[in-house]
Amino acid sequence: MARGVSPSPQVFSLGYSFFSTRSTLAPRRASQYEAAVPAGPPPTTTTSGWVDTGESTVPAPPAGPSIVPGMRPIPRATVARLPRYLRFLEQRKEGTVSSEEIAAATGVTAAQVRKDLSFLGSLGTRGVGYQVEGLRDLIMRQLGLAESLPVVIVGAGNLGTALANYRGFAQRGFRFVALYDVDPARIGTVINGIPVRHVDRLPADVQAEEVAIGVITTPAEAAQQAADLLTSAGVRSILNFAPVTLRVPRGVTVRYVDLAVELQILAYYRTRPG
Amino acid sequence: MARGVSPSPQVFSLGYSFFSTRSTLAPRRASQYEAAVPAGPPPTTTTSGWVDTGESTVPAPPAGPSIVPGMRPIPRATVARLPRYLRFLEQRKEGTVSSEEIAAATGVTAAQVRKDLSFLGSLGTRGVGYQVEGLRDLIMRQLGLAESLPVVIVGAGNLGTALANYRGFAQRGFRFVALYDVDPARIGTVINGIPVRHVDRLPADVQAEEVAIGVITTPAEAAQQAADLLTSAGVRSILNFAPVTLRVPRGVTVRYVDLAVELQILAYYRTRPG
DNA sequence: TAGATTGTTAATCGATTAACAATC
DNA sequence: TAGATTGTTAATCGATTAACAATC
Repeated sequence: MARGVSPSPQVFSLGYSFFSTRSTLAPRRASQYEAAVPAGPPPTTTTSGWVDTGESTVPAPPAGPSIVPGMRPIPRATVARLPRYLRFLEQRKEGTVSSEEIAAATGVTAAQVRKDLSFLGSLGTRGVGYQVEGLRDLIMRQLGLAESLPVVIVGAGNLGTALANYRGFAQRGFRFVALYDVDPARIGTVINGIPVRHVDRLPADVQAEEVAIGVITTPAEAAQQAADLLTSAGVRSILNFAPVTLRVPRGVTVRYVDLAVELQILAYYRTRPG
Repeated sequence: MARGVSPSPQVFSLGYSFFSTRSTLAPRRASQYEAAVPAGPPPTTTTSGWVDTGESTVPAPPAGPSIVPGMRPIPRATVARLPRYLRFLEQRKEGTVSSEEIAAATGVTAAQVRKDLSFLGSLGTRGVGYQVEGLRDLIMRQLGLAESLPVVIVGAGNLGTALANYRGFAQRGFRFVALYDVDPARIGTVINGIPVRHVDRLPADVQAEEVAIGVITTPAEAAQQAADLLTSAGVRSILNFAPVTLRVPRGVTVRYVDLAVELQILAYYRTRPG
């Protein structure tokens, strides 16, 4: 299944250069990106990690997916904790939990939990706690996980393969549509039921499957091209594992996971706990 | 090389139960962890992601490694950005950079960069900028990356293997000592020059190599055991990829990378950019 | 000197914490 | 009613931003 299409044998030199987003850095004295790069994708470079910035200031996206409207905005810090509450609630399956329990299980304070949940409109009962199922469903809806979201992975190397093999994504709201690569040896193979295809096929697949999120697991040199490919195909959310900062159009959200960065942060606290 | 030692064929039932840190959650109405779990590793559960908490409030660690003493404390948010500045500086290799350039390349504001760097004691020259090499060395020293830090990986599955194969860790300050597993089929193999050993060997290796950081890439069910094993062997910094919150003794720092959590956060911002 | 860019200050913003009234 | 636990408020803390004097 999914036999390769026009396997151009370059390392990762995609032909998608109608956006000539250079991965080189800003001209030396440009006081602002916006001024320096007039055409092409405005370089809304978003970041992640500690102080997130994991999103971009932007006009509303083309079509707002199935999300309860008219909600109070949820603080970024809260959004980042909701998935962890969700993870706990999915273990519990049913019954009632207190903020104290959720806190204990997720490593935050009970006050924090109550505060966070209050942004959802809150579903607790004083003296009793929160109903597990109701709360779980509410968080899932808030996160936009009502139905399974289609995800593509660009880069079918070690890491991409590891992700594709990871069980449990389905249960947590995601579905891998395909992996993409340029290596003819990889194209046409199937990993954990997920086809590996040539990157040329990505735009069509993204359209057809309405892919919401792209994961980049290419080598660093190819990551910007992968991002260009994804964004020009219409993907507005990117999880990037390559150790480079991406330039993406406004309205596209990028989160970064850089293993060496994580280790370096740990290295710092190794010497100064607290 | 590294032939397996007493390969007990259980899935991941390590014998390290002298800390009987249950991975089950806190007793229902314990108002504080500290009160609820009197003996064993006090469950300083630390978190990561957005609002980090990627460290623990704790008395000084046994022996402070080679770090410049008497420094002003660096804010958490700044610590999390320093590795990204470092990544950029390593590309540049030499010359001079302005805060504006660093900002452009890393996706933060120039004011932020200057503020962050001022915590290091600052090395800039007004009207000129920062000297690349000096700044890079300063950040590396601050992060405690003077010499290569030894790291172990617990769990030689897809993800552990992918990390072991990842080139570039050496250049960024780390050295993988070994991977550990309980699967006899894996033990004794070598991945990218790194031996896969039975977990029984971990404590001795940690002592011998003075391992600073442990990475957990086991299945969720085994992660708490892996953490217990690491902490009782003396490891005080853990990077956990398993989708569970770990209980660790005070003084141990844990950072979490949960792929589904990252995707879920992206799912939220997909609908509400900005 | 004129232009550039740092380092720092003060103002603002957002997140966390503690406390407690509301209420089951 | 008594005990438990939420939801919310107010106080505190920490991070970001903007502006600009210092100075190369």
